[in-house]
Amino acid sequence: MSRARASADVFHAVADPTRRAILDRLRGGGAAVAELAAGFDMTRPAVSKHLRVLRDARLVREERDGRQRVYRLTPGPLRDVSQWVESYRNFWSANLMSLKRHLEGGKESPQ
Amino acid sequence: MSRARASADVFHAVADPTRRAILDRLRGGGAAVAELAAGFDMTRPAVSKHLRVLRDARLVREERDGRQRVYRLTPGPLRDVSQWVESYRNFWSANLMSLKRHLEGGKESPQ
DNA sequence: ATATTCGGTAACCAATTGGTTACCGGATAG
DNA sequence: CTATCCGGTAACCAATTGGTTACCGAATAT
Repeated sequence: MSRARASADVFHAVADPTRRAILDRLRGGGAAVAELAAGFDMTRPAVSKHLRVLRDARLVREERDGRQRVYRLTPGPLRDVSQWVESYRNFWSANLMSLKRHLEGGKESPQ
Repeated sequence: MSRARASADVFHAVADPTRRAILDRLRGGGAAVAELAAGFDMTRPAVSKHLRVLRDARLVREERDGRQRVYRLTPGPLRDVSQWVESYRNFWSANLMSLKRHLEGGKESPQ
């Protein structure tokens, strides 16, 4: 494996459902760690580790406020995911057209 | 962890750079396993396992042809990724506006 | 000054990942 | 029929993941 800082990879960061849930949660505004841990029924260190992965991927920013640390969404890097996935959009349509042809009696085998 | 068939999760399938490279390769048309293995300088079983993950996520379809097995792109499930990531698009713009305000002397801290 | 609270880090653990080599079955070629 | 080729599966391995409990420092509260 390459292992050249995989944790900084936004695709890797977003692959975990818990981390996606954290991001979704943060859309509603910043949150402290304990708050997140309570909401996801996980221990604080577990959340803390997920937050580190998200921070390494720059999907989240830490804001110190006294002894609290509020995490906020910084979704910029998701643009990379968007660009990659959108480059397949043509193929979706191609596939749909293929399906259409198929239903009309053609021979292309659709997905 | 949930572990309810994680390999069928398209986010998980797409998280690995090698698997993304395989998908990208398959945009140029179907390919046999040995061909892919050669292109990525990996052994055949390694590619075979990646292909299984991609097949479980329905991102790829296997087409038997004699003793060859040609793999073809079926990118439909990427729509799920697209939908999820696009639901953050507003936040990108919000972030850009925040940056604009900042450059104009405001106080919002941009990403 | 002391006790409490927030949250990161260390140490540990079981499960998963991503790769390897070895083997095996099915299809084609001789 | 036999040899060969394609490719999946099994067995194994080291590294990574995702969680835990234990501990620690910094900030607040009493």
